[in-house]
Amino acid sequence: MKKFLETISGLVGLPPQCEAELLSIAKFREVAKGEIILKVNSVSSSAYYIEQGLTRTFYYKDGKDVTDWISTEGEFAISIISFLSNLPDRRGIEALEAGVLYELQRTDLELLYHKYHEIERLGRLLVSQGIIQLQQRFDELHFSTARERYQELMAEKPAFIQRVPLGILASFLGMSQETLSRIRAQI
Amino acid sequence: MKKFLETISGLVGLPPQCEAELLSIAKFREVAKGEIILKVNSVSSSAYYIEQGLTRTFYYKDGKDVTDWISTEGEFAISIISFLSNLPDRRGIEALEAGVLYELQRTDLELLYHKYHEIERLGRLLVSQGIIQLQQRFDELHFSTARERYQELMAEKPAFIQRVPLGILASFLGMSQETLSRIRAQI
DNA sequence: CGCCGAGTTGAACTGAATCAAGAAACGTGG
DNA sequence: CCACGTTTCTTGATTCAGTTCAACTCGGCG
Repeated sequence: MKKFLETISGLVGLPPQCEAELLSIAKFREVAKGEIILKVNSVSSSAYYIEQGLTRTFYYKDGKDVTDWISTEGEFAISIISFLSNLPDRRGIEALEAGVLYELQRTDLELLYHKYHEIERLGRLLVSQGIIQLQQRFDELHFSTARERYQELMAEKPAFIQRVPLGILASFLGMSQETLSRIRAQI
Repeated sequence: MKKFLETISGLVGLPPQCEAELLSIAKFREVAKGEIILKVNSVSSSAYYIEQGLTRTFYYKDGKDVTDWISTEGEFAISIISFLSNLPDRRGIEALEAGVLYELQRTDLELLYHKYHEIERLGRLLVSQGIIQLQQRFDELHFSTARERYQELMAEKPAFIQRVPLGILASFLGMSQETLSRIRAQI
């Protein structure tokens, strides 16, 4: 729970009662390597804060497994569209490593949004942070070559290169596994 | 101001006093075709609601003009990263048609976020809506062919095809102008 | 009338995907 | 702790979608 508190208090200072209520809705959850945290094509009713571990958001496009996002300690694993719109989405979430999560259910969170202005603000700031990250990833994927994308990742998230299997990393970077293998060989 | 009110009240009901204050910070602004609303590489201190008209967010990548986003009536024109983080960004905003905007300054908005819980909620919901749209655009650009992307646009935003110059549309769709011209010829 | 920006068309080129085989690493049970 | 099968990664050959470069057409408009 340590990291979770740090992440929150980095964004907004919460009065003790309010913080306590927020913590009380965060459900501790341990996951095994390979465990499916959210099933593909379902409605996601929770966001998952990663205290320890590594997850990927993925879906199937024409039968092929596509990795959409990778999250690690201090970040959220979330199926954005489904969680925010309460509709099913093709994205699922899988644990790439054994780990520890805190699950925040949308319904619980929404009660707190209404009850506490500060939590509403926290929500706004978290989504704002999310949109900035997504915009940055969008920029990279859109207008860089395969090699540039890999080098960018090396600079920004070197841990991923060690911890994420090649095929998944390649899909996350928007290239085939073979291409990533060749790029890696040249560097 | 009609559309602006509709957009807001579609997301959250505001008490009269609160709504009045929000409207009071929205600055009316007319723009000419080709007018630069936000300069490239500057800090964006405002979001622009488009009451009437068409805008693009763009930047220069290796000397080439890249169109990042296109917004029209009922939507916001915004340099997301700069507006939310208060830092300079390469993105600028240009009016593609003469139009009418409402400018919302970050500083004004932040005062209202603090003063009214409802406006904080409105902010959260607007960013949530934005992140969903960005995620959807991301999906399309990432894992579809050039033709699929064009067809998707025809289905989602047919007006763009009429109103946006070919070169800008091509860049928005992540392809060269020549490719878009050829795709268009085949359909 | 002739220039200029916007769009089209053609031909050559290229980055990356796909298809196909192996090599290495991994873990599970004997 | 080794052997075997499975998954992960590498390497090579071929193909293809889309880019680039270049020339040409079309429709205003000063």
